[in-house]
Amino acid sequence: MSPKSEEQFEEIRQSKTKLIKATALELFALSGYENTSISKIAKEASISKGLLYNYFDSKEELLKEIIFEQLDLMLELFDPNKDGVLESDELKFFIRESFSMVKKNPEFWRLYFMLLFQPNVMKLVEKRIMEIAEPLLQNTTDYFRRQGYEKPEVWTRYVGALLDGVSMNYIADPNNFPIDDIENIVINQFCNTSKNTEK
Amino acid sequence: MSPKSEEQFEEIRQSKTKLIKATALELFALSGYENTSISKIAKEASISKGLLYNYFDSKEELLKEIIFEQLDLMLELFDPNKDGVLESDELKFFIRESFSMVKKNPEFWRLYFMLLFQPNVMKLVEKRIMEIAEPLLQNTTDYFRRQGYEKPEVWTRYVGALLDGVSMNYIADPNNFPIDDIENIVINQFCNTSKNTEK
Amino acid sequence: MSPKSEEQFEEIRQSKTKLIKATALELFALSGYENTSISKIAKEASISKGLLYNYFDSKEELLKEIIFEQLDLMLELFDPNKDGVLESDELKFFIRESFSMVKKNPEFWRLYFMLLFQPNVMKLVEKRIMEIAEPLLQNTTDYFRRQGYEKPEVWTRYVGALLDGVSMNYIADPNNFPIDDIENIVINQFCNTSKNTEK
Amino acid sequence: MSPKSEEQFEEIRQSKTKLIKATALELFALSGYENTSISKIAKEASISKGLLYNYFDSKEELLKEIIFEQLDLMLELFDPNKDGVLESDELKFFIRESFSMVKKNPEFWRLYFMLLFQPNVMKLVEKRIMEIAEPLLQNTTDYFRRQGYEKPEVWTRYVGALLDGVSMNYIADPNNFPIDDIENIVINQFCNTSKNTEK
DNA sequence: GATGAATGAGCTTTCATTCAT
DNA sequence: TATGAATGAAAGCTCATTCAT
Repeated sequence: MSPKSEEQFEEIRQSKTKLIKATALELFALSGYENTSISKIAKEASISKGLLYNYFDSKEELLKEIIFEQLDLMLELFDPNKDGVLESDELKFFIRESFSMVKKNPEFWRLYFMLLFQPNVMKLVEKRIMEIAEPLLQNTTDYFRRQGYEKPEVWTRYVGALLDGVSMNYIADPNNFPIDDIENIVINQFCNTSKNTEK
Repeated sequence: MSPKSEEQFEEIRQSKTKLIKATALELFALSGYENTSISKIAKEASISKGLLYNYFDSKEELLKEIIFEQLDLMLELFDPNKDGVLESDELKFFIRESFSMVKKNPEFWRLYFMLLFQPNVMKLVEKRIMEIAEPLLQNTTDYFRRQGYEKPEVWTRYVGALLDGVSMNYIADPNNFPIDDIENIVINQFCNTSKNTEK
Repeated sequence: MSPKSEEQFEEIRQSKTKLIKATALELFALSGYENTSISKIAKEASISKGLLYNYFDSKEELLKEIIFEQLDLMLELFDPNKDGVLESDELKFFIRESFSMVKKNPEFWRLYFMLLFQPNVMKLVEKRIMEIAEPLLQNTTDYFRRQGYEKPEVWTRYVGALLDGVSMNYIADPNNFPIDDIENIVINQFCNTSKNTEK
Repeated sequence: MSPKSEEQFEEIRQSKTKLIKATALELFALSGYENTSISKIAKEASISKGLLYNYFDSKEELLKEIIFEQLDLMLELFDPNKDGVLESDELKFFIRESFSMVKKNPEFWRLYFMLLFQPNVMKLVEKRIMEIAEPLLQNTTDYFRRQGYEKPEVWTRYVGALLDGVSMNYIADPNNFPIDDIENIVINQFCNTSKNTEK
């Protein structure tokens, strides 16, 4: 009965949604959430402001969808250790994956770190992040305990902070920061059961 | 009514300037630069908007002065290694000082990290930061070279990233993050000439 | 797919038009004309916005058609006194009909009163209303004159105002307003040739 | 210390507030609340939109203040029957005052009636209105009971509806509606203890 | 030095309407 | 007939900044 099929509409909707999210992420990452106006996003995406509001209820909702989409990808990625026991190979995998994510999608992570320090905004996504991070942190602590570390929970936070700091520095200066070298150092330091400390 | 002496005016000027900067820092750190209006700062400091503009040319100028003031304090602090050769004791001092600064003034560092990811804003202060960091980075690299590390410049960035990450995590969660334990680990790891690797 | 006959189309047209008008009336009465969007009407009627515009040229046109339809029904209803002489039974009939209309279709009358006070909107329908009301008013004045009232035209406006006020109050509070009691009082007061004044 | 005295500021504030409220009332009454934009009010009052928001938190707040101000005046006016017993002279006074109010400030009452039918808006002021009306209604019912009316509470609502209807018709057509004649009829009908029914 | 009334550009959001299919 | 993606003007509102006093 309808001359444009439901699939056609769905395709249009998907491609526009994707376009808007990509454009918004780019601009948010470039100038910050507050400094990026809806007008700018619409103009950059070559659509009208009104259309953007056909797809997203508000600017904040747009931000949330961008973040949740990425977090959900992470959730899938980090899920596999079903048994709850983290082996050194798995830790290595997670570390490599973390670096890989940042290298593949630095724009998102720039946005992520920007928001990390804006308390009001972060409240929105905090819960989802904890769902991802909590079990991983627990397993990592168990790993360090099994490896004979004293204060294993401190080492878990140490590694977390280290990964955050490396990501941050890579994002701030992707061309010069020696992320691959550092990745190897970290792997060697924490996932090497023979425990030679590299210098 | 009573004529004020030049010193009295100067005193007023200084105390008001200080008040405004302190209030602004607090609010910027709490809600972010964009979400903090001049009106709110003025109200919180119990002065008029007009007066604020007597002391600071613009909102951006106010931000810059807050940041530059803190950076200048850092510059003083990190200056002393005049000879340009960093000993392990000095590195230990710098690391301890870095942690100390964050613990003493988390509000500033929250603001700092917030801005770190807003390229346009950061351009404003980048130069000054480099003036501080550059020689220190150079000396640290030399230190690692002398200690026999391969790729000493990588290790310099590693330490920088580690300190950034630790600061970040402390700011995000000051009550639970075990910053003192981690401080000792870092010191032990990099400033201990006997080179026992702590676990 | 299957070709529809002209009658089928006509049937569809009529039922859709009716559906749209009924839905719009309900929403206009509930939230006001300005606060009811075309989107909401379309959604509530389970049709597309585009279809609505196939049937009505504009939102204003839709409003006008809703009002004119009802006014035309009134016109039919109040027409019968062809001879132009209003007897007390006929006045009684008109009064009872007036109350009946309000009780049967309070939504329409809520909308009607809402619009009554918006001059620009009312201009649109004023003429048609006058076509209905004018002869009735004239006849009522004659009726009062024959009944021996001084200033009969004043009493005509008095009765008009009374009916308006009663309708208004009923619409505002249909559950508590004693419309039937008041109806009897009014009838008794003006259509009773024996002139006992009820208390 | 401040070169413009507090009184000067206060005077400015008062006169601007008054100007804005008067302008807004005029436009609201002319075109309706929804059809009157803040821009239009500001332009008509020859001020900037921003200034309007210095004095009123929102468009809705502006509306409320206009209404509450008038309602408070009414509250004062209708308060005096402290003993709670309504004499026929007092009822006469109230009726005359009601008509007087409408004649003096038809714009406000046009706005009032407009809003009366917009449920969402009316919620805002309903409570305050009831505070005014409730005791008066109660006393009027007692009055009718003492006068020997059957169903006195019905007559109270009858009178209320009559006054509403008269006001409404006067507002809709102030030049032709014979409000003074009708006023006398109403007074004669309800406040005349000798009970001659005027025709 | 100090005040706060005043401005106006720009923000997010809504919505009647159009149009390709 | 029927769809809903798309538009753009205009709405309510915010806020850095100015200025007369």
